[in-house]
Amino acid sequence: MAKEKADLLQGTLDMLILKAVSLGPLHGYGIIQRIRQMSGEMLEVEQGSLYPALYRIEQRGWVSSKWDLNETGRRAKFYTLTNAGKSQLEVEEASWDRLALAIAKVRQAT
Amino acid sequence: MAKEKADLLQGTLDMLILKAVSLGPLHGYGIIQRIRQMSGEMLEVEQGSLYPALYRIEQRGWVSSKWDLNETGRRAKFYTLTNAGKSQLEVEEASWDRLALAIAKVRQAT
DNA sequence: CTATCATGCCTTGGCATCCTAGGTAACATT
DNA sequence: AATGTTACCTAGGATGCCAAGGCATGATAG
Repeated sequence: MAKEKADLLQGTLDMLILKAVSLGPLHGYGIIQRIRQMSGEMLEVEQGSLYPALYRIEQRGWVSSKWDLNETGRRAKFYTLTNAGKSQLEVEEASWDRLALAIAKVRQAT
Repeated sequence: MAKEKADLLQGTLDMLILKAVSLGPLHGYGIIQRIRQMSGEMLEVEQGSLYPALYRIEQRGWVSSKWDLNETGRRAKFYTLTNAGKSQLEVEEASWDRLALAIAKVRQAT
């Protein structure tokens, strides 16, 4: 199994969640799976990280939620990206780009 | 001046400090300047972040410190990267690379 | 000569965020 | 009948960053 333990940096989780939900409404458990799949199995979000983050993100109006049934007929809470959430995703992606660029510069420094 | 407020992500500061010190012994105030310069003025480390971080990093044996005089004859505490610190820098750079790659994959996902 | 700015050190307190470690429940599979 | 998977949630602790201060020295400006 040899799972690489890759703790997320604080601040990246929101972006990942918003990105996952931007591909279509999804429930919490599915978000974890989608992030794992999108990242090529590199990122493993813990439930204890996800659910508080979802609550926070919904409070901020970046997603809305609705109880519904999944394809197997089980109850699940589906999250949908709001317009504000879409904007926020862009903000966070831009912010990440800036940081990644800055770090890259530092890495090159001699 | 229009300084872009670019809060660091938690976890990146140690790497930046170790990298700055890897270019030669330096005192705290100088580390802030060197990081700013290396990053092309994009990263501004706060003193209230730096000094606790330096303390932490020294406790972990990644840098050693010595009071000395700078080129203008003023007392300053110079930090030097230890061998353990050099290893740690490599670890953190590798960790950053993995995360950056994973995030890039997520970004590409459709 | 005195006020202010830059250099240089530090601490306290708060806040945000993530993880560990649990708990609950329904359904599927063995 | 037991275990595993899906699915939700919470409490508590730890980490780590920042805001906002304080102190001291030396240089520069007025």
